[in-house]
Amino acid sequence: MKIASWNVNSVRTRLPTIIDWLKDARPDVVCLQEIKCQDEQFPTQAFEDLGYNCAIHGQKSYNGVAILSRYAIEESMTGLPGDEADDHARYIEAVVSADKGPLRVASIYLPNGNPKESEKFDYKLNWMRRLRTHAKTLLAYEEKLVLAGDYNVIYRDEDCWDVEAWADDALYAREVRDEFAALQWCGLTDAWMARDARAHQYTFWDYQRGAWQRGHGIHIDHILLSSQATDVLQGVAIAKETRAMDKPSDHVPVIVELDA
DNA sequence: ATGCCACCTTCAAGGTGA
Repeated sequence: MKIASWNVNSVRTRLPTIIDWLKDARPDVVCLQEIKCQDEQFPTQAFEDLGYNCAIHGQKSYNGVAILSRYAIEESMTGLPGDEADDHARYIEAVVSADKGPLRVASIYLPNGNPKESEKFDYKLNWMRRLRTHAKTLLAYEEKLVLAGDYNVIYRDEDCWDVEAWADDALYAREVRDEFAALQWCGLTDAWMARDARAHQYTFWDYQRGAWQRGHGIHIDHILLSSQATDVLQGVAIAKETRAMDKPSDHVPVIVELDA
């Protein structure tokens, strides 16, 4: 089975592009980020017509995450525990009935955090700490667990085209990379690092400055797996070709294949 | 230091992202 993660930068604007890709790539589960709409505006019918069930955590104008699943969605929950005052729609989690048993999947849109000297940066770090706390809870279940999304973290120097261009950016900040490491040390494996690990394989290219044409990208979309999911990890891929489609998102899908 | 692009809201221009 294939699980994809894709920051689509507006699900309504991107719908024809998303549909084309789903028909071609046929992922079984899809974690979407930046749907940029409220639940009732989500194009549920279009995805159901392709055989997907939908779990949605939307918000007006900004953020918003969703999970599409060919399998039944047994349970789902929205929002990250730990701050009831946080009204950003950045986290949704579902348990799906995969062929070989239940699989827990989360779609994550981690805050950007720029500029670095601002409350937005503190919000990002706090959000990451809350994610880590929740991940520990989920890992204690000892299930197949997939935490997929736009982490807004450039983890390695070789995950961007020019590290000097990102030196003062919240995506590359020391504290942010340390926190991403700490998340993994809880017992999560980065699927890309486990199965490929090549440098300069990007998941985002800015619309501006001809970033795509110049190859100026960054690798910020990640899929983290519990040991039970890593045991059945077959492969990982980046659907780079979607960046050259009509009306592309600035992000491209990352896909893991699991024997699950 | 800012705009460069593309998205949002609700028709005009400012907020947001990475």
